[in-house]
Amino acid sequence: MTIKEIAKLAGVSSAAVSRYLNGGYISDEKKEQIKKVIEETGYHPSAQARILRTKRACLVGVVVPKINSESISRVTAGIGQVLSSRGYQMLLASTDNRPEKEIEYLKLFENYPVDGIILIGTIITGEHRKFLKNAKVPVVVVGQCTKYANCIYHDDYGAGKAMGKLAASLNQASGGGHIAYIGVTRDDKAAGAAREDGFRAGLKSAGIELDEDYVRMSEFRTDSGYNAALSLLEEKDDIDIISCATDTIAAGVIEALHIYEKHVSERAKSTKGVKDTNIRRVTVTGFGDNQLLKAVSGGIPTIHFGYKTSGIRSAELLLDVIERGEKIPVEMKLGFRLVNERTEI
Amino acid sequence: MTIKEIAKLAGVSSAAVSRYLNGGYISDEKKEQIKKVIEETGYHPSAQARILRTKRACLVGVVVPKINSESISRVTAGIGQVLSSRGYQMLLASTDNRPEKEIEYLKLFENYPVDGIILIGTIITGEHRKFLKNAKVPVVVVGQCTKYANCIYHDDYGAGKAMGKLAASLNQASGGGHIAYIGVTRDDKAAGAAREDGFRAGLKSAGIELDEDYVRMSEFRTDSGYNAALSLLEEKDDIDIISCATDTIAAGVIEALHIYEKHVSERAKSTKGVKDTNIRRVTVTGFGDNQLLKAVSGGIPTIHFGYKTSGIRSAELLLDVIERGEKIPVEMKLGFRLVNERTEI
DNA sequence: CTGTTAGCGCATTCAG
DNA sequence: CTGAATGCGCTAACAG
Repeated sequence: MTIKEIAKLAGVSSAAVSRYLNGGYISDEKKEQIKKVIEETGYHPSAQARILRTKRACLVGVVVPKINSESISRVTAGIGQVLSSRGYQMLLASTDNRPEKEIEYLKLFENYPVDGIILIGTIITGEHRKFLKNAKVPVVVVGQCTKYANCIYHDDYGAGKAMGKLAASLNQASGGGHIAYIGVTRDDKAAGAAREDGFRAGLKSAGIELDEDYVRMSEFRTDSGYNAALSLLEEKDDIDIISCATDTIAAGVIEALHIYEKHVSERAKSTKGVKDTNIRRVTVTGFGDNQLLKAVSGGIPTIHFGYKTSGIRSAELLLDVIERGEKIPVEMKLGFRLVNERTEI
Repeated sequence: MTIKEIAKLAGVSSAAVSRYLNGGYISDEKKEQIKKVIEETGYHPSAQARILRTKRACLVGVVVPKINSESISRVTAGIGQVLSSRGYQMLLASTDNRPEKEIEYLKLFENYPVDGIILIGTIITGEHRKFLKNAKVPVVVVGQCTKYANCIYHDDYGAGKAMGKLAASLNQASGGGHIAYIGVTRDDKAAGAAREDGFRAGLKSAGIELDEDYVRMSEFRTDSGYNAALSLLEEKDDIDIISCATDTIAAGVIEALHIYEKHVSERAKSTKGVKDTNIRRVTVTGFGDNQLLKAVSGGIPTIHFGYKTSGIRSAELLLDVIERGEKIPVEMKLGFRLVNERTEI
């Protein structure tokens, strides 16, 4: 069903139908005829052809590393809020944490009818930079700092440092166990490198050096955090703090602690003479302020980032360049809040 | 940058470039020239124009109620897996649990370059049925049963019944408290009506009737589950089981229990004479088998649905009609597994 | 207010 | 093997 056929059926020109659809000048009489025909036929205009002409889709594409994440959903909620208030819609593409897929979807969006792209960044490779440098549609990057596009990111280093200081004070108060850290790949400059470096700096400011034997790497998944924690617990028996680069990882660590404690105390029972009161109380910390984790665990020390805010700002930034052709490059760094109140549980 | 300009620069016709791009007949000589020009200019063909011609995008749109959900991410993981193995890409649209937005995005996809649509269903309104009845692109619905499209759904009633039976046996073993249920809107036939009806049936098969005073409604959110649980706990002091329609809600209930117990035991301390040992041990159950919840809580009785499988099947179904024009309507019901092992914590 | 016309960028006949 | 010509469905001048 095309605009032409509608025009013929209604006895008008295709231009008249187009105007009817887009609110141009049309006599009430013809308006009626057209309306009737459209209803009868159940005609829907092809957005594609329209966009091919107008170059304007009122749509933005958002590339995200994964779907099942509270932080990411907070960002997209922010984006969605300003987009819909300004008459835009949002399409998401998820890459399963695979940088190649990121490029793939960026290219998809570049050649599809979207007016702009928001990339929730993880690892910025050379390919990414190349893409950003000559993208033919405006792009803003959230969560990572880059010179090649407008970007909004969080103070991961500062947050890491604050967490490091907190860990140090907790450690000193509890009296002398070891601090462990479970990080993510340093290729991720924000969640990987910056948080870890900040954490080390925070410790150092309290005179503590993070021992490499107490450091593990994890994927951005609970089960991976679980494994990292188990490896830590099996090798070391003097850990009193496990700081994790994300709350998702922290959840896995909590699980591992439960299981490990159970395991140890059972061995203690069977091997008479070993006192099972020997089990050390381990504090787990995270980043991200995950609400589900807080609800179930009662809350662990973590960092609250303004994810929704970064979503809002990124969408505003993007629309500024789409609609007003704003050309001045922007790098925006957002702060954080240390969360250390344990819900009364 | 268009195909024509490339053609001019390479000294060939636009058709030659098109053939180069799509693997048609081209002499090696011209191939080289074109390749060079394309690399120099960084030209990308417009997918839009191509699709306008070919009517084939190798893309499917997926409409989801929310982004931050383990069950939904499992479905989309399944979809993504078969799609990418068959050369398709996937675009997501999230509706924030708002049925109107669902229609909006369904229409968007209908007129955009996607070859098919998968709807992860919540509430099927008249508008939905109307859309499904005369959609001009194939649609499959996941998670809800409908006559108006191919659909794949889960045995929510059976799962509810199994959970009802479990609750009954738990209740009888613990000796006589009350069973409470926190559901979601019955407009959601699957997660709302079917689970609740099944639950009641399961209880009834053990001779127990669910008391309406012990039933609450919640949104699909942790904080809403928290509020529902609080209202329950404040009114009733003889609850020993709270069954929830989703694990997300269950997380909120767990939080509420922690807080309420704390609250009660403090009052007990200040009001001398009240014995705080009086606090009843409440079992919380859910649906969905959320892994983060399991890790942190040690696991609650819940239902594992084959979400990834339903994703896989739905994508296969969709591709069957897209590629082979399969016309026979399909309704597929998938089973479940009752999860009742508490991780050794 | 209205119809005619000329493309948007590309793929596909169809002669050469 | 190749290029010229045609049209996908729609909108934006333009002349009535």
